Amino acid sequence: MDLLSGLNSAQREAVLHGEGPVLVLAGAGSGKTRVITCRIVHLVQSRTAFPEHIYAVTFTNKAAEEMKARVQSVLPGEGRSGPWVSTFHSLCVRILRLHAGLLGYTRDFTIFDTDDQMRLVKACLKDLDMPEGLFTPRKALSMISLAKNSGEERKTTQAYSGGRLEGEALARIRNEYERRLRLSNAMDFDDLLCKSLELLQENESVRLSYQNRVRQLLVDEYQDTNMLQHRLMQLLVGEPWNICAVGDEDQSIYSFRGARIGNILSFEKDFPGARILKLEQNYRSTGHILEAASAVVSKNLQRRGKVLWTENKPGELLHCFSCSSGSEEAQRVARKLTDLRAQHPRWSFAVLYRTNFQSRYFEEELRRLRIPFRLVGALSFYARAEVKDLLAYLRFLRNPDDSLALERIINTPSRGIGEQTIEKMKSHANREKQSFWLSLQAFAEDFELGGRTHKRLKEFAGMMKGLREEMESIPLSLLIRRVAECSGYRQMLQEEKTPEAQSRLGNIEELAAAAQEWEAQGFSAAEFLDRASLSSDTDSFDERCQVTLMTLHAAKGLEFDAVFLAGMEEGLFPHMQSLNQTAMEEEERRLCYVGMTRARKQLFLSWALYRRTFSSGGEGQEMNVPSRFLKEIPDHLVRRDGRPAAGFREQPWDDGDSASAPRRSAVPFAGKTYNSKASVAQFLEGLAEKQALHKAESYSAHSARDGNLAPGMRVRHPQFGTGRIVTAEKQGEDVKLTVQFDLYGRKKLLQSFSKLTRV
DNA sequence: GCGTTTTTCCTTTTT
DNA sequence: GGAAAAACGC
Repeated sequence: MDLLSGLNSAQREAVLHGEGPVLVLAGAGSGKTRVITCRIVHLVQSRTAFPEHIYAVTFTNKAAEEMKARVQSVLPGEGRSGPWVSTFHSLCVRILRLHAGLLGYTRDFTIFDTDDQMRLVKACLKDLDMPEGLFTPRKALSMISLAKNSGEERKTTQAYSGGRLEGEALARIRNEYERRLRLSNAMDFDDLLCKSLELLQENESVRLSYQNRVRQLLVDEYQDTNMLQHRLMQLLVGEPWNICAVGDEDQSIYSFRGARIGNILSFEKDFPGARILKLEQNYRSTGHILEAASAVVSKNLQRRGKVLWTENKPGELLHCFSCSSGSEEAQRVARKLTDLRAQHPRWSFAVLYRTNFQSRYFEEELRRLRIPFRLVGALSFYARAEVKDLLAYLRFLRNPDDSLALERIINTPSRGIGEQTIEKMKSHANREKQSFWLSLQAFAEDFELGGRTHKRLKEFAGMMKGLREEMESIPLSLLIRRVAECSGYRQMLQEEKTPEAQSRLGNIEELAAAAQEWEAQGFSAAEFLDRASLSSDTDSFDERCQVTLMTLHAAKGLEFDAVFLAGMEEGLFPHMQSLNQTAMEEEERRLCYVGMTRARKQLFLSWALYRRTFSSGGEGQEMNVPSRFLKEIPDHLVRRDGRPAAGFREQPWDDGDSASAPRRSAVPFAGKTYNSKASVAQFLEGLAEKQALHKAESYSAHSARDGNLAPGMRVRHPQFGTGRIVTAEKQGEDVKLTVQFDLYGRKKLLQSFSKLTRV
């Protein structure tokens, strides 16, 4: 059979495994996605199961999309009724929308994102008169989330380790939080799992109907499942437990989110009779890289233990270098990247780091050297303020009980309904135990408010009611445009004649266009909104860019020809917060293993003697110690060099007169003199940019009116630099341009707004 | 009620 | 150093 021909014997066994539970321990780069997709195809082709009885679950949208595409390419024509492939969360949403009534929600319930959760917790803390500083909203939220994700009941939240008082307080906060969620007809991310579980646990007929449908279940990245997901899988598949779990305990890096490595370590306990298979042949990395990564992770105790091997060549040695500072690290990495890019024009590269803030130097340096790069983790499309505002309007229209959405939009754009009025209505709603929208209507109808405010409330309520009537009969894309129009949002942005406002208008148009496209594919408006709520930055990962910057967490599941692991210092990686607990240290080590095994051909490790961090921002910065993980790599695998210039010390930020003495700490490096004061360079750059913007503005008036921009032309944009026009299509009176910028990637711009000039 | 200045946080990782 | 909240002044 063609399907099995390219597989090794372990992979083949996993694909062909018959009835009953199987756990596939798949080492990094051992072809696990291939196994899952092949197994799905095999189940269909061998008539073991009908396509509609096969369910595959992953963690990220991206992984789900990829798998869907792969399955569909082999099983064409299965289309809609084919195997169900999705993330845990979308599967839950699907189940919950169908049975919302059984749980006391309507099918239009809203999904609260992290932002909404934070605001809700803040409101709870405020109204509960919590003792000052007992819990920060952040802390409270993470405790609640952790409790929910480990399957604790509300009462037992008191068992919180921080002491009785805190435990009780936390239980109260959680109660209030849950009450308000329910009042808003809303669920947070954790609820999607909790409530699905509740539904299946307590409702036998629903459970049986799913167990009847889910005849074959495949779960990817099993090491990242938490208690709820684990139980959910048990309930969904039922006996005889036709579950195929694929994972790698050495890549479990999400325990902070409630993931339990135990789910994979004791799989046989929960799925008796489980067969355990190991995929130990690595197809990705060179021998040296694999040996180094294995050596590091072998220091962990919490593992089943695999021995990875490869037929690949040993390849080059790993390269470890030390730098004097974070900025020097970025310079050296960027320089190395330039060389490598020249040598291997088709390679892909990644710079990986522990925390997001480390990205800054790399961004600056790559931009300076004109190396195009992609930054994963930057503000995603759906996180932009204007997009969130518009989505809040839609959320509210769909679910009028969504008080947070209402609060967000009631005075956006500003329509003279101020804090005072909002507070009054909110406390009224609280008193009456009703939704914000109901009390707003009450106020708009017959309350003794000042005449002006009263009128504005009435106008607002009237507008929203009008839109609610309209929404039934028009497509979502049109509704988005209508909302932007009626709410005054478009007008607000149009009056603000800044480039940002124009790009915001563009984003709104893009949102409408996305909705249009989505509907054209036959999906419903509700599905579009769910997708928007469940989407994240890492999903939009773009393979076209040659260099990628991202955190180690974001890199899981990806691979690159050459990888730079930056910031290999004690306290940063492993992170300070994990230093006193072995379990956490082991997780950091796994993270290191994940990072190292992303590399196909070359691996670079770097660390900096001094680094500006928040905690050591003031005086008395201490010298960094190289990460313990570096020492765990056997000496014969690595070339170590690059002693930093002795005595050099990076200045902390806030030591006063930086502008007056900018050249004081210039250091010679690589034959050139660099100024360690990045801020000065930044200031000058900013100045230059502003001037350029000014200039561009003055002559863009002509170029735009000339209307002579066509695909293929080189153009310059005040913010995005130079690029080439890919497409130009008429859009009303305007022309919509797609431009591939050299440094910023592909952007869509309206000609009349974009200050483009020909080069 | 709105725009500006001042202060406060931040830096672990995210579906 | 920068973003976001809070405080302040009109």
